[in-house]
Amino acid sequence: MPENKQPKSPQKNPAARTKDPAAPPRNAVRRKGAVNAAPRRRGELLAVAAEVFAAQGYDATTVREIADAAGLLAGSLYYHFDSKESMLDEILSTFLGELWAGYDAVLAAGLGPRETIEALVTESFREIDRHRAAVAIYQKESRRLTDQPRFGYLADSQRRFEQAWLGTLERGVTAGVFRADLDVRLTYRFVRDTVWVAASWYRPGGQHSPEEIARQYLSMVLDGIATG
Amino acid sequence: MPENKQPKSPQKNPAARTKDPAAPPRNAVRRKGAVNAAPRRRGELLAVAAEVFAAQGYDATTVREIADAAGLLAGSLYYHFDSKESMLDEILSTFLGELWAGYDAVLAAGLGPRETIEALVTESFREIDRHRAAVAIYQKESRRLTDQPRFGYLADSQRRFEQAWLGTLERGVTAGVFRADLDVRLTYRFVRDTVWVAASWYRPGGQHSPEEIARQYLSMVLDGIATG
Amino acid sequence: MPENKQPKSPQKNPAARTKDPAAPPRNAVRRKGAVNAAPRRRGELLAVAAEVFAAQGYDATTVREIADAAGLLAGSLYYHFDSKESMLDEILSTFLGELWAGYDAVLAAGLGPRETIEALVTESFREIDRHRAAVAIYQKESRRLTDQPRFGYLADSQRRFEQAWLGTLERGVTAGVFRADLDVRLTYRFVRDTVWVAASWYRPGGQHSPEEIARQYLSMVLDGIATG
Amino acid sequence: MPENKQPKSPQKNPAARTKDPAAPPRNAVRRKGAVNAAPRRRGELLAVAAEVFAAQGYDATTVREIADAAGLLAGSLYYHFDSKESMLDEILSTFLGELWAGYDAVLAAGLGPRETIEALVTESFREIDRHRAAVAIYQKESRRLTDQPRFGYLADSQRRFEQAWLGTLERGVTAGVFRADLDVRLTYRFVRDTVWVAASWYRPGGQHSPEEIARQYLSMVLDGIATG
DNA sequence: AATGAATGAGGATTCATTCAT
DNA sequence: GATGAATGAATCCTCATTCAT
Repeated sequence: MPENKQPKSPQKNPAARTKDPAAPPRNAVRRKGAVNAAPRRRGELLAVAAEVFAAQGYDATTVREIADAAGLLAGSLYYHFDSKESMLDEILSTFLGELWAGYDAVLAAGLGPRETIEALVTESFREIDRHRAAVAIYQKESRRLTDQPRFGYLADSQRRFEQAWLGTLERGVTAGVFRADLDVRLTYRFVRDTVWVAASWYRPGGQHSPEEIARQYLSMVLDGIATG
Repeated sequence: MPENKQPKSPQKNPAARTKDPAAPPRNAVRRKGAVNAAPRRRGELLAVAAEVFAAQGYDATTVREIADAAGLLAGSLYYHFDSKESMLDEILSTFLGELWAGYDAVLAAGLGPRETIEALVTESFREIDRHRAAVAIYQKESRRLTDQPRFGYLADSQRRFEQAWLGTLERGVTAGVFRADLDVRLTYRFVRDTVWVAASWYRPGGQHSPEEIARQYLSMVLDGIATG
Repeated sequence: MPENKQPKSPQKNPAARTKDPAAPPRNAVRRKGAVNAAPRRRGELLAVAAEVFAAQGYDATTVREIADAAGLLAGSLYYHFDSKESMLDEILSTFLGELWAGYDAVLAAGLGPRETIEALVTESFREIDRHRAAVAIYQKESRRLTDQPRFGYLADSQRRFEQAWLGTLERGVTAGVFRADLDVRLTYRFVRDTVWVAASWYRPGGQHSPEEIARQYLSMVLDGIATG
Repeated sequence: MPENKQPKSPQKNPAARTKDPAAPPRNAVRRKGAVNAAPRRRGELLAVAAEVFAAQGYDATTVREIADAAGLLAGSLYYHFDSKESMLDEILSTFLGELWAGYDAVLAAGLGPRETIEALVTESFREIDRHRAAVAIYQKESRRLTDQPRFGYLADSQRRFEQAWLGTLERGVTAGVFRADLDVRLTYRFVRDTVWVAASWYRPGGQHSPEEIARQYLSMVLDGIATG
């Protein structure tokens, strides 16, 4: 997942193209007002699909499994979506859209490096809480999808993500807030991964709230697990 | 990946059933003496298969892609292996076998909690260095495979893995070496994930040696990234 | 397309069953008074359908394409028609009905062989002018449809068509108006095809009127393209 | 179908790209030496497919019908061909390749206009004799395919075809061999269509040889069917 | 050891059709 | 008259697997 430093710009969000409420949906031509008329059903189906994709992996999931889980026939899904891939697309782009809304707010707040990291981590766990399935899918499928033109926004997002985190870490090192003896790039990777991998075991509504997890995680990453 | 505390036991290695040199290979019926005749080719093919599986995911990989990468026709692979699944099986069990050989040595050494963690992490990065593809596959496919009887050893391994890491962390807390205010289970998950996710970006022969990466990682996890 | 020699007979018109204004439409059960209520809309929709069928072929045309072209949704077509096939049926039978009305008039006029041929050709080009799409569809789909019971009238029509043309040619040979050294059957085929294939390139409202084309065509067929 | 006036040139034949024996077949990547190893089977299957396409139309033909007719399972066809469409492609391009070989020979012979027309017509009926199915398919599907990039060579071929025929007719008019009072373009269309539509009723091995049919046809077209 | 050809069980997708509103 | 949503059968195609050579 990417990051960005620059403040709000019109086309700032790589996924915005897709989630822009004003833009017509991908398959608007085929089913003109379908989305306007019943965005609800669409959303329900996407939630179901996301759950199944997250559990089994995109390729290992058959359209029929999604349909079964949603309570209709496989062919009926094609009334709502162009293809299995377009479901994946919409799941990911919707998630990234919301993620960047949150990130951009944090990055625009003008916080210090440590506070920025804390805010980003907290925001991340909140996103995991809201979009667990999408995050898990992102984790698993991202690498392979990045090459496909259709999913170009994944690469964009990754670039911005790196800018946001790496940049903040570097600022922190310069400011003497973070240790200078660590390889920043390596640190970035560790931090990034730890945050997002949580999606693979996190269960919303469980013992820990996202904020609680974020606090524990930050405590560990910032101060270490060793005593003294 | 699992853990274990108890020293070598007869059935210690969950993957032993598969890698035990004395046991006949799964597909002995079809390829009578094939394994004896050319274990080399077999290994080469498995390496190729692992690479492709890691790059594309098991389900998204076709037998023909493996064959293409290995320079023979799809059907010819079946002279060497029973099935696509048995290639996956052999890749994972071989990896786990070697992993546990290393882990068991560490766990049997009678080190203190902190030193044990350090040794486990270092050993882990060494495994990633040697079995990058297998580790990546394990990361991606593990969850789904665990349910299948054939891959029952994955669950076993996971159990032992948890015992090893969680137990060591708890021992450390008790001994006052690790902070008591952290949720041990959460800490375990963070540590576990970060280590293994590294397989997704690690490139053998790159800038950092496994030991170097382990050192940086341990420094971060043990002492935190913040100054003071 | 067929022909007939005999004058008006009760069941003369093969397509009459369908177009007979007194007979209830095929799908009377479903759309009780629909036909009475809005025969206009029905005709418009059929014209649209014919155009699309002609352009893409019956099988290659989806009901949705027709609906799109007509400005309503696919399902809505079923308020007007029983099925895609019944649209095809109605298009073809309507066309054949009108065609035979014209042909029968010519054949009943008691003209000489050459004049009969001239009149039939002219009438044919007039039909092409009025029913271009239907003729094109007939050309493309006729052969395959002939076998189906529902389209039995196509075979009837073909039979009568052959009688009309072949008979006239034979009368002409006997009368010394047409050359005796030509294979009449072969000639019939050539003449028949040339006339109707014109539907594939003819564009109503273009440079040539149907009568003009008929004249040119007759000049060529009767006198040849060579000089002297 | 097109024509050309210019003598043999390297890239003269629009379909050459496809039939060039030196060029690798479309799906060479997938099944390397398949074509070299067994061009026979491939040819047999194409012949079967052509027959079914001709009888039912491309769209109305299912892959299973072809397979049934060829005595194997539907999926097995995909060992030999990439897709149903690629079968169509190969059928048409092979046919056009041979057609143009014949036409080019005629056009390069330096005959007078009347003799050229005679030779072209005769050659055409020979092609119909040899490739009846392909010609029938060409007739039915050509128009719709022309738009697709993959079948761009159909448009090329049509252009050259028009050049050859129209040009020859015009030469004949100028030379006083053909009547000047006929619309050349209209004449071209009539002649073109009649020749090729013959494929829809012609049965190889029937009463008439291609040469016999050509003679009758030429006699009719050149001198007319009327006496005196 | 490897090939070429085939199998057969799915899998994604299309599409004519239905029907409650 | 028309819509939105769904059905279910069929279609093209993929792919792991088999096997004679």
